[in-house]
Amino acid sequence: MRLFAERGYAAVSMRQIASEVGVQAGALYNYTSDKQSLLADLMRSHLEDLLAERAAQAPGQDPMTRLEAFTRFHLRYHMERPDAVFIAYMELRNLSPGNFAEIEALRHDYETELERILQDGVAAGVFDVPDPKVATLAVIAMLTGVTTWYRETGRLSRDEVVETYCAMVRRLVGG
Amino acid sequence: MRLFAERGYAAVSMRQIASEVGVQAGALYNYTSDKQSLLADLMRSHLEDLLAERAAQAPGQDPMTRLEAFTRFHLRYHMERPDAVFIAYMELRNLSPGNFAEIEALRHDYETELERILQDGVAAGVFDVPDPKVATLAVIAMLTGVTTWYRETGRLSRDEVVETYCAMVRRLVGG
DNA sequence: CTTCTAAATGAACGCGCGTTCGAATAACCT
DNA sequence: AGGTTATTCGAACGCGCGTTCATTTAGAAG
Repeated sequence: MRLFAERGYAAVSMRQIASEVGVQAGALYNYTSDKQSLLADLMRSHLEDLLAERAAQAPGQDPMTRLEAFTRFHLRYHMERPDAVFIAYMELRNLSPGNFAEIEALRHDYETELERILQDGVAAGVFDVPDPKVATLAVIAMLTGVTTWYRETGRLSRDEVVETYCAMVRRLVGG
Repeated sequence: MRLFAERGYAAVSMRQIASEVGVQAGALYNYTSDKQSLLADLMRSHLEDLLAERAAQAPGQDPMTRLEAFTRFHLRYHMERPDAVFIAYMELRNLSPGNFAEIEALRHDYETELERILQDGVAAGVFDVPDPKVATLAVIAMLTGVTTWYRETGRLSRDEVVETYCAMVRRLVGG
């Protein structure tokens, strides 16, 4: 995962992976059928984990509470796994068609929750977004972008970053 | 550019590029010194073009007008060049250290304009963002994300998308 | 038609790739 | 200690990579 995140799937060889875990290249094939499955398995387990952890959260009542909970969850989860996140949306084009469809479906499931929150908020008159579908993608992109610059040793603590984004999302939906 | 955008720098061979332009691989070396320069040149010209076109825009007066102009410009420019945009921020890790520093500097120049707009708006009391630096990155990520889903044949026209994002950005900064 | 220059060819270079497989080794059970 | 199974090794496979270069081809100039 670290090698794929740092150098990209296509630029990492099975021999490099093997040497990183102190083994010869051939030995890897006792654990994976091929390089492609290695990538697909990483992505699948990342997204399944994301969905599972999200499902384990308290459901929440009104749309604004749910939106805040989703935002905080998303930020925390992504800030803690920069490598997995990076791979999950940079290496999509290196998936075989079958694997790609599967991964995309998982991602879509996740994004659907945010979309429903926004729709409910609009229906309840507490949100004011011109287009819930676009707003979903905009919020996801904005939040996920945190992984491109956030560093644990940086100016802001994780909690400060979370609160800053929360405030921006709150205003974005016109609450 | 198209091949790099579709398959990624590392996954595209000089022979594939050559065949795409109807030539043998060796002939490419009459036009580029090596594969790395091909990538760096693509990125550099993209970012220099971005900065040049932005500089050619009318300067604008109050922060909100400037922010709207920046937003519209950024969206239009990026929606029209999905391949160049994709490469410019997916292939950074495939640049040699020297090229990387150069490209990063250009990108930073561009983002600095938005940061200054936000700072001016906060100083003038017309914006209310908790952290202009974070807000800059958040807005850039949100806007650039449009390239991951926007298609010319999709539900919304380019102008509709631009207006939708504009409205969200306006609210995001608390205007 | 000849001359000069620019460009493309096609073969070659050494190298590293993903993957396979028999032989060697290690770990575990009785 | 011996036998069985699970792992690893290490060499090999064919292939495609980025790049170079002598040779051929094409175009323009006089």
